[in-house]
Formats: sequence, structure tokens, C-alpha cells
Amino acid sequence: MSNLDPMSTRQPDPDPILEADVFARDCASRPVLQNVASRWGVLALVALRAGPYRFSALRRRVDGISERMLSQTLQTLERDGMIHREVQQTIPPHVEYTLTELGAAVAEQLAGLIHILESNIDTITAAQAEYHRE
Amino acid sequence: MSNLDPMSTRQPDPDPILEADVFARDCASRPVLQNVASRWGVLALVALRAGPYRFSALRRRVDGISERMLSQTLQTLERDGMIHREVQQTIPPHVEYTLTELGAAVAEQLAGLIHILESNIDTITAAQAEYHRE
DNA sequence: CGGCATCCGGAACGATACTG
DNA sequence: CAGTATCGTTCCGGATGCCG
Repeated sequence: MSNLDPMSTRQPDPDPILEADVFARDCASRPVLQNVASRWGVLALVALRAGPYRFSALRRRVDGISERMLSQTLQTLERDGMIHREVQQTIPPHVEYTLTELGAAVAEQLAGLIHILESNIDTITAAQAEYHRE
Repeated sequence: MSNLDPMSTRQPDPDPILEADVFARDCASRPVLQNVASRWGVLALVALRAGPYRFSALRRRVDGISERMLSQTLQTLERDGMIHREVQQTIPPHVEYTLTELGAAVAEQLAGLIHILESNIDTITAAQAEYHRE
């Protein structure tokens, strides 16, 4: 299974190094970084900065994500302590997702990153055109 | 080909929307976000904050990356205007990679993100343990 | 409504060998 | 030293169908 799958049995970690240095191959923070920086993880986290979202609303907000990937992404982020999942036992069921304190801090960095990219999209497009022209 | 492959022919962009909103499916900044937030892209950019690096040194710094992926990652980041590639025409060849102004701004955000994750690794590990216990 | 199980094609990735 | 070429494997992620 994918490492994005929260249900996957984590490999035995033959020698789980606890040093917090992402540059080290076996650092525990690396897989977490991949999860929050993943294709949909970034967008889900940043979307949730606007406040609590329900599943369907979040799916509409993150344009192009499939049901399956949203579900997987949310589970992974919940497992990593980035978001909180609150279930209303009603019919039909209600589920609300909110950022944890940690998730909010992470989302803020990601929002900053996105802002930089969006406001420099012209520079980037120009660089791409130049690269291909050569 | 992979969208991480800088040589890949970009799809014809049937209707290239220029709005800078990553939440929109066809926003131009989305693929760029994926590149800089990719598994190796993040580490390469943050590593380069320490100064210019040569290929081999960067490979040693980013523990676990293969030659192939480092090469691809650097080309993609160069194409997107994040890094600059300077070739010394000597024997043996010398190639130095440095961050562009844009790349430095992006790398700073990513470094902040990594710092948050590293300094909260205990919280994260606890959340993961709790999630699996249930 | 908010999921989960299954299938499956294509994309990403790693190992290795080779080159200027 | 700094890559490229090729190959084989893994895994992401979309589509579909079912359930409480």
C-alpha cells in the first residue's frame, strides 16, 4: 500500500532513528513532510485555514480531487495530528474537519509558499519558456 | 513521461487559464507547487540555502536520493526558475547550483515548514501512536 | 452524506551501466 | 565529475460499486 494510506502497516523500522534531521534518510519527519507537502495534502491544509469544512464542501473547494484521494488525504493528515475529525451522529452523518494547532502552523507556511508561487507566476512562466527555447 | 521530467512536452493546454488560484484545477501554479513540494524538490531547495552546491555534494547532503532523481529534480527546478546552473568548462567538469531570488524565497518557506515538523516530531509521533491504538 | 473495497493503467522511482 | 539510457518495479490515483 501507499505510504499515504493511513492503514498501511508501517515498515518495522529496523532502526528507527529519532534525530530530527530531514536530510537523514531514516528521519521520522520525512514521511510526514511528504504527507503534508503532497499533491492534495497542501491544498487540503490550506483550504482548512478558512475554517471548518465538511467532506463535500472540501471536495468542491479542492477542485479536481477524487473522493478516494480526499478521504485518504484527510485520514493521513488526521493520523499525523494535523487535522481534527468531528463526527455528528445524525442521519445523514455529519463530519467536520478542522485544523489542529500544529496543522494551522503548517498550513500557514504552505499558504505563504503558495502565495509566493501565485504572485510570481509570470516569472515562472517566463523561465519555463526560456528553458524550452534553448 | 513524468511531469517531473523537464523535457516532457507539456500538454497542449487546451485552455490555459491564467488565474493564479491553486484551488482551480487548471491553475498554472499547481504543477509548479508539486515540483517544489515534491519528495526531493523540498530537500534540494532547502539544502541550497546553505550556499552553492556541486552535484555530488548535493547528492551526499540529500541522503537517499538517486543520481537519476537528483538530476531530474534539479532540471525541473531550473526550468521553473528556482535554481541557477553554472557550468565550468573544465576537465573534469564542474557544475554549481545556486538558488535564484525566487528559489530562495520558496526555500525559506519550506525551511520554516521543516522546522515546524522537526520541532514537533514528538507531538506527531504521539498522534500517530494514538491513531493506531484506536 | 461520508465513506471503504477493489481493480488497473500509467506515472514515479531505483539500480545499473555507460559516456563526454 | 556530472550526468544520460535503459530497464524493471513500485505505487499513485482515477473509476466504479457498495454500505451504514
